Amino acid sequence: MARRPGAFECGTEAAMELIDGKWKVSILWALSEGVRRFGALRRMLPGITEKVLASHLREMEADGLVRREVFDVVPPHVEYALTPRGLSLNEALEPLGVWGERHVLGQVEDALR
Amino acid sequence: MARRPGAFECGTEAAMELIDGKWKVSILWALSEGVRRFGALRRMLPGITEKVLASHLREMEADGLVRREVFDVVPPHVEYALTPRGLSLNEALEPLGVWGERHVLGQVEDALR
DNA sequence: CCGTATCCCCACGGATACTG
DNA sequence: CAGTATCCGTGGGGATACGG
Repeated sequence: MARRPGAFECGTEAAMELIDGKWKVSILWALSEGVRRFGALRRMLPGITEKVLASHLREMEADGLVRREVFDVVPPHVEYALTPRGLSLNEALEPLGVWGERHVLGQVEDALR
Repeated sequence: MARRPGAFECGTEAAMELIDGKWKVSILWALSEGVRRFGALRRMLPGITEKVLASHLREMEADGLVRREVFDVVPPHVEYALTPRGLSLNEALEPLGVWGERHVLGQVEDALR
């Protein structure tokens, strides 16, 4: 989706642009568990391609959500971690997650009223 | 965006599928102010086309977020309103909106740390 | 191990015109 | 007023191969 701003110049739209990318929320979740290396992330996200993982990480880094740390050794060693900003975004997403569990994953009786 | 489920079968991904569509959050907001007619929505969402508004509304209806009520008169009269489910989704989105206002719209000092 | 570099597909949304 | 009906362009993401 190219989620350019819709009608309202609201915070929700603005925030959603930062998680616009098929795997970004998953990456946020994966990193919320702690620092991870590229290969570890790839393994945590079955189905993602290296190209997409790399480009998503670059964008999230540019958006200040993720910090990338390179250790200059052989073989290469790179670590990814959430910034405070990324961590707080993940927390702001939690009510949505709760809603989804309750209203989508667990079928609730008032589903279609 | 085709936001099919990512790595985690989590509520966040599930919820985000329901607001996957460029204008859906805006529609949610517009309807959170009260019942609206098709033409009124179109006017509240400058830039949206009739085709997209109609298809988004139908998807949201199928997802149980919106209720459509037809009055059989001439000229046609159709009203759209949020269901309890749509209303609660909108509420679950609020923390994200607050985060966006604080961390994106209003530039915050710890933006890139 | 950690990525680029290409090529390609197709779903989504925009534009436009038309109708009960 | 409240929508269909078409056609079309775009770009994000998948597949694959290769490189430091």
